[in-house]
Order: sequence, then structure tokens, then C-alpha cells
Amino acid sequence: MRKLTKEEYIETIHVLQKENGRAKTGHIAEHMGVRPPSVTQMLAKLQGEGLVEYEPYLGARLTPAGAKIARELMARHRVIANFLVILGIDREAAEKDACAMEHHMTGESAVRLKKFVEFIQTAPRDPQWVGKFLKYCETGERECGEK
Amino acid sequence: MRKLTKEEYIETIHVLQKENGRAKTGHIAEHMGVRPPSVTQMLAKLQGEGLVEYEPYLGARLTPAGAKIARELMARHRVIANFLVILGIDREAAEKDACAMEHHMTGESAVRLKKFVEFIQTAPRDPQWVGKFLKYCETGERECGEK
DNA sequence: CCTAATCGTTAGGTATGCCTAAATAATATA
DNA sequence: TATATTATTTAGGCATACCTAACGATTAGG
Repeated sequence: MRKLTKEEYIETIHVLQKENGRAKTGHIAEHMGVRPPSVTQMLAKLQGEGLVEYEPYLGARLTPAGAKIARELMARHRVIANFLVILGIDREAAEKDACAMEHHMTGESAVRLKKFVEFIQTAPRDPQWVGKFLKYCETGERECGEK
Repeated sequence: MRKLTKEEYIETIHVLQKENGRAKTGHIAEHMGVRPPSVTQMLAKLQGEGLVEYEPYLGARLTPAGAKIARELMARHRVIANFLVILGIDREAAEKDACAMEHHMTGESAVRLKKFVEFIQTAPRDPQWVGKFLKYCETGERECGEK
């Protein structure tokens, strides 16, 4: 797999913490496809930055600062994944692709995409153009009566 | 700036090559915000992978394999930037954000986004919902007559 | 309780991409 | 042509994120 970032560790810890109360080294490693020593090392680093609290042999928990970052990331993830689903990508692939993208989408673009997804999802009715778009993808043809 | 990838070097070389015939170390460095030695080093690496041909003190040119990658990247970049512009981001910011995203958007998602942009740009008329969306961004309100 | 298996950490090493400082090649100028 | 300026490369280091191998702690079974 590609090189993981601190943010991705934070996200994983966030998830495991909700399941088990504490995120243990081995679980994090398994979840992220790296070896335990890499996790130990990263936990030390994150602790140094005040993002996790880490008790050797016991596991890690996010500090409030770490939890804040996790929440922001997950929100971004949700937006991107939902967008991809709207475009017709299946849920599973969308989640995976969102993982790869979420750490590189920032600032104005992220805000706009969020609004866009919101705009579509809260539409009075499922907007017609979405259906037309999906049809266009399959057939390459626009619907006849399209205005 | 964040850490640059081989792909970004290839893109830069592609651009400079079109301007000057050869991409010189100093120009590449300036363009990418790194120091010349970093460029020399990367050129050696890219040459080793058969992506550029590099004559010390003269400059670099992409091999056919390198040029192919460059074209694909630029196409992806164009799609992403155009999409962001549709969402109402100004051109300059869109180009910048696209740079950050283009290397992490792959596979099915890239294909779908391309189709989506195409779908909008080739619409018989500028689709109405785009205007409605931009208005929604500004005011938070949907247009009255929206169906 | 004590040993065995498991889980985690420490130690040491690889790869990548960046840097500065110093040496060398190319180019422009006197 | 000789020298000064500029451009590029070489040499040596730093930081990050990963790894394997070896050691130490924890937990479970006998």
C-alpha cells in the first residue's frame, strides 16, 4: 500500500476506540496493513504532538485535539464517498477511493464539494439530472426530451 | 510545499519541454519550488526508470513512456480543475487544488468524474441546476420554483 | 505458580525526497 | 584569451515511514 500519513493513523484509532475503548498496537497494524513496530513508532510521534495518549502495552486513545482532527477527517471522507456514490460508483469502491482522496482535498474545494453533495441529497425530489447522467454513462446518449 | 512525486516532475518537464525543447535543471527547480540538487537527483532516478532522457548540463526530455504518463496526468488535472470551476471555485484556486488531488484520484472515480464533467460541459444548454446550486451556495436558499 | 504462547517494544537498517556546501562545467565579459 | 559569473553536479546529511530480528512484557493453560 501507499505511504500512510499521521491523519490516517488518527482515523484508525478513532474507529478502534469506538469499538474497544482503546486502540491497541496490533489492531491498528492489522487495520492499516503495516507491521506493529511502525505503529509503536507512530504512536510515540503522535503522542509527542499531543494528539494521542498512549500507554505502552495498553493502547492508545485520542486526546481532544486528536478527536477533533478525526471528526473533521471523517466528515470529509463522508462527503467524498457520498459524492462518488452519486456519480454511480458502488459504495465499497467509493469508500476506498475516498480514503485515498480525503487527505489531499482541502480548503475551498472541500467546502464546495460538501455543499454540492448537500444540495443534491436534500433536493425536494431526487434531481432528474442525476438519472440522466447515469444513463449517459451507460449508453453515451442523452435522453431525448432533455432540455 | 508538500513532498513532490515523480509524477509531478514528469508533468513539469512536459510543460517546460513544450516551451523550450528541453527542460533544464534550474527551470524545473524554480517551477517546483525545490533546489537544483533535488532535481538532478530525481532526473537520474527517472532516467533509470526509462521515463526521461537526460544529458548532464543540457537538460531533460521525456521518453515516449514518460510522455504518455504526462498526457494522462494532464488529462486528469483538466478534469478535476474543470469540475471545481463548475462548483464555483475560481480558476486559479481550482488549478492549484487540482494539482494536489490529481495524483490521488484513480481508477473508476477518475473515469466517472471525467464523464460527469463531460456531461455538464456538453449539455445542450448550461444546465439550470448549476445556477441553482451556485445560488444555494450563496444564500442557502433554494429557488422557489424548483421542482 | 510457572511455563508457553502471544503481543509489544527496541534496535538497527532501507528507501525516498529534500537540503546545504563545495567542486566543477559552461557561458559571458573584459 | 583569461577571468568572472552563472548553472549544474557531487558529497554528505536530515526527516519520515516503513521493515526485520531480537528482546521484554502480558496473558493463558497446565
